[in-house]
Amino acid sequence: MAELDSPAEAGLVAQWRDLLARHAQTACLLDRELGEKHGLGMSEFEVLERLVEGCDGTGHGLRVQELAPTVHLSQSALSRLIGRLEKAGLVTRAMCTDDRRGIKVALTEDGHRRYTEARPLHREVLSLTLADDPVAPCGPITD
Amino acid sequence: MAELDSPAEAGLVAQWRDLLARHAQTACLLDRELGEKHGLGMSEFEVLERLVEGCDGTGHGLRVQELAPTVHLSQSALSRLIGRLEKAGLVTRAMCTDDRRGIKVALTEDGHRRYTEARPLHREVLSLTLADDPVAPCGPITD
DNA sequence: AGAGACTACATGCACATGCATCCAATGCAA
DNA sequence: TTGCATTGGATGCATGTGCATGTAGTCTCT
Repeated sequence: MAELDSPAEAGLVAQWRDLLARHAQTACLLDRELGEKHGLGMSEFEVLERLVEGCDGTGHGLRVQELAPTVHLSQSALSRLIGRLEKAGLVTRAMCTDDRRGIKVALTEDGHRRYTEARPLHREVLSLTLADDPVAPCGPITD
Repeated sequence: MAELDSPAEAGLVAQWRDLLARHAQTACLLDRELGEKHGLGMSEFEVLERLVEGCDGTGHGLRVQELAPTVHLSQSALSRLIGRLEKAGLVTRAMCTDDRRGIKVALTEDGHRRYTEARPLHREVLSLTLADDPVAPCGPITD
């Protein structure tokens, strides 16, 4: 019949559903809050954060490839995301001197400031949605 | 300065990044595999599964609202998802007799078969990506 | 040096999603 | 019953995403 899952499979499915629920809840709230109050999407924030971590102080910037592992997006989506950040004046794109195919992405002052302003809210959302076990409200849905 | 996270915050961030990575990995592989081999997206599969669970045997069907909590999608996205499933002949949409605003969504035989065919692959992907702690390859990216 | 394979990033296109809105049906109040 | 707010679901629209492809720069081999 195979109409039913083995206990092991049932466990996996439960684990997956919990993961999905947590992810949806957190990502949705994060996107909404960061978007409304700071004009940033979730992934935009992650990229800014990576840039702050990767080249704090120095203005070196990171290659697009170095940003890729941070956000779980396709290469094309990342390219456009950086385009959006650039258009918003939060990062600059510059040609790599050592490999002229590559692009160095660097935070601007505005970018750094925007990140700093947004971070507390980001942390707050995480503490709200991840800390407690229950996975209750706030689908990306109506609510 | 607030340039650094408190230990508690750092823990949350780490937890969130791990969640993001697992989600991206699993969702990506699930979408790719189910899509290629069964013509189903991840959420399509979840809806079929909910329908199987919710009205196995009986042909009653579930209201759209009852499906909503299953997939973490907006109401409009769910409506279109059901539209796709209907167009594919996997479900039927029928007016609710007791509340004529509502729509009863019911599995067709094809839908039930398609789900049954896809389920082993679904479980296999979960066991591949969720079982082990490391979160290694397969971004939605190049790889 | 020159040809071809490969890499880094950008872009055209199709499509799924969310938001706002719309329409029909229901519930409630007067 | 009529009028109005509310609910269930569908749809127009703008946007973000992935895939396939394009373009420019680099590497390798001869």
